[in-house]
Amino acid sequence: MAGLSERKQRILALIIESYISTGEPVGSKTLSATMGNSVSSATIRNDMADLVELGFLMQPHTSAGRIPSQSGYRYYVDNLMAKYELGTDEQERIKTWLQSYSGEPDQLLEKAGSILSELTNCVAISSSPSDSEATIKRVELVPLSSKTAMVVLLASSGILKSMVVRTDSEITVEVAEVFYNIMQSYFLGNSVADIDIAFIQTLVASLGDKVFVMSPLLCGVADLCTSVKSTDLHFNGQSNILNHPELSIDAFELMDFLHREAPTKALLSSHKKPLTVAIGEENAFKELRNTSTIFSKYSVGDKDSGSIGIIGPTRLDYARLIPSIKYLAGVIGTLLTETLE
Amino acid sequence: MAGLSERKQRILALIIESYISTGEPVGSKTLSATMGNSVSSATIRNDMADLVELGFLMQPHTSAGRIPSQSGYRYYVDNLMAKYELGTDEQERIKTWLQSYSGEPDQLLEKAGSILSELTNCVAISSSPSDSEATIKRVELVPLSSKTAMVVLLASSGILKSMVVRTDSEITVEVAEVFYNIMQSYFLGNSVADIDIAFIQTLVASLGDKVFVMSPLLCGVADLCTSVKSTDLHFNGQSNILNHPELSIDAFELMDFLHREAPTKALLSSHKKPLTVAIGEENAFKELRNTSTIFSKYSVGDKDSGSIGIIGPTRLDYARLIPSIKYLAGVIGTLLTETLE
DNA sequence: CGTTAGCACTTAAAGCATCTGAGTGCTAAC
DNA sequence: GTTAGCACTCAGATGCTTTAAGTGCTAACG
Repeated sequence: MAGLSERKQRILALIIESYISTGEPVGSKTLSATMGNSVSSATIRNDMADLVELGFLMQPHTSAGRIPSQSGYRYYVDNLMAKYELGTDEQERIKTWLQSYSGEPDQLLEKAGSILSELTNCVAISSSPSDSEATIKRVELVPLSSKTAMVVLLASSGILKSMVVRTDSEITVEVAEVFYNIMQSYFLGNSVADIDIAFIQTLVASLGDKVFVMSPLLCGVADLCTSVKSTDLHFNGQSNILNHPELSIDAFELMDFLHREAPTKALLSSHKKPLTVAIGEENAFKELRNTSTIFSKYSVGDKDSGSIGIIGPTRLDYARLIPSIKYLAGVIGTLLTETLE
Repeated sequence: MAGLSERKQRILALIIESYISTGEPVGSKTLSATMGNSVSSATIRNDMADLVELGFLMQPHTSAGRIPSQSGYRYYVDNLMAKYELGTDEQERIKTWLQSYSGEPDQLLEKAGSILSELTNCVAISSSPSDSEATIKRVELVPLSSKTAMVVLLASSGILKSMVVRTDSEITVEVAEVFYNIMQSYFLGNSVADIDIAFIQTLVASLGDKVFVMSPLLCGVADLCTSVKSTDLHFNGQSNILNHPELSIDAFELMDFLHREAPTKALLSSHKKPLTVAIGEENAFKELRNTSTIFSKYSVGDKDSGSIGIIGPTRLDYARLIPSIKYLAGVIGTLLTETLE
């Protein structure tokens, strides 16, 4: 990998940085000038030709300058790019923006996403905290009317979910008692992953005439367990897709892809490293072949919990954005952890 | 308004319908053919010229056919368009799609919006039920841990909201008792509109040393009252903006407008009639001047509660879409009312 | 009188040739 | 290994012509 001479590295970095900021192909003459004419344009042309040979640069056509290829970006991100540190002022700005957060994780992510999309001019996507290994910490039944009640579930991961349940017969004090007993014996302390419809069905079978009241309630609890495992997505700045000519060519395809949600969820939960940068074809989904994605996990407590990041053109200011996203994910993790008593 | 001869009306209707389905300007010769050559193209040309004079038609340029103007569409919607009735099969399809709804209004609207956007190829927008005249029917405090609790508020309109509240000191049984007493005396039965921060502050002042525990709890209740009054928006099929050339020209502006939410909320709640069709410039917001909007209110119980509808190009199949949206809003209202015991 | 045929006129869009300029690759000299 | 010099390439801009769709107007028709 280190087969590149000092000068070629410098040339590659300068081309990428110039192209990132202007979007225009870079020619040998211009480049020679920005390097203070320390090397002639002819020399640079030779080096450029080699870099094309190596696959780091491309030319849109013979008489245009060079633009980075996807592996060019990759080499840049891995080897050349300055490891930028966020200025303390920018850190402060992000922190204070997020500080005003009320306790609802979704609200925090919505805000973080909106900051991120404005900061990056890209589509920001985040997934709400989820934890399939969570156990059931607490279940409450809040009667609302004679035949409706709210079921509240608190998971060990701090995730709280609730829903309204309707039953066909009255929810008496006795019913509530039976409900709490069932919770105590079969639910509390168990993993949310173990509670599914099959489990509920075997359970319900032994309830005799209470079946019709209890069944909806227990199904409700099962639904909540499912939703603790699953992640919700937040999108921000979708209109930014149209800001980037590279993306707006098949903007429809891309937006459609994002809104299908299932693959997007997979995208957010699939990446293994704390921070993943996927450039162009490196993305698992073919709809993203023209994009770069940067996603960072955030942790609640000491467990990875969700992700936040961006989808943008391959022409991204990686050096600036990667630290920003990393920092943002850190703040989110801290804030969510604080809430978890 | 009836100044149009039978034939001119027919010509106008045919031009509009042809343009709606093909998007191409309509010429006199083609039109004469579709009318079975019962009138010659020259005659149609004369009538067309009159219709341009009257402002119902436009020509993109001299040598092109005619396209409907905004007032042409308006005349069509008001006078010419066949009052289409939804086929029972389509009605059934919509109903069964929505039937599988669990009891959460947001989920229902999300589903309805996705149906609508697919049905219309437009952006579907809906607002969740809200009622600023609602009164507080019930408030519950669900302790979660020593210092956190969930506050649940049920409004007379059937809207249920909840949130998690953190306090600095322990939420004891005694605290809960005080809380319920305060609810009983100052909150239950009152209008959600009356509960605001100022009210909470005067109330809190008289609480002595309980201030620090109660204040967050009461503020939570006030927040919930606010959220009962306010509406949430649901968007579906946003990528459809890019399906319509007329819209995609300033797609960015439009998407940006929609995501600003405040004006969009105003749009959804401002229309007075049960079903409103606004064509082009008829829209209150300048960002919508190139669009047509069709929105229908739905009622929960016997009160108008929220709206659902679409934003699309002015070239919309009004005859088909208006009944669909009307029907969909009806089903939503019915389903939501059923849930309200 | 309304309707129709005929024809000259208009115009956007497509096709085509030309020109321009940025940038290259190669060769030969340093 | 580096550089100057120069012929070459090609996208994009410019301007011209052609094409085809559709019009408006006039004069004739029933």
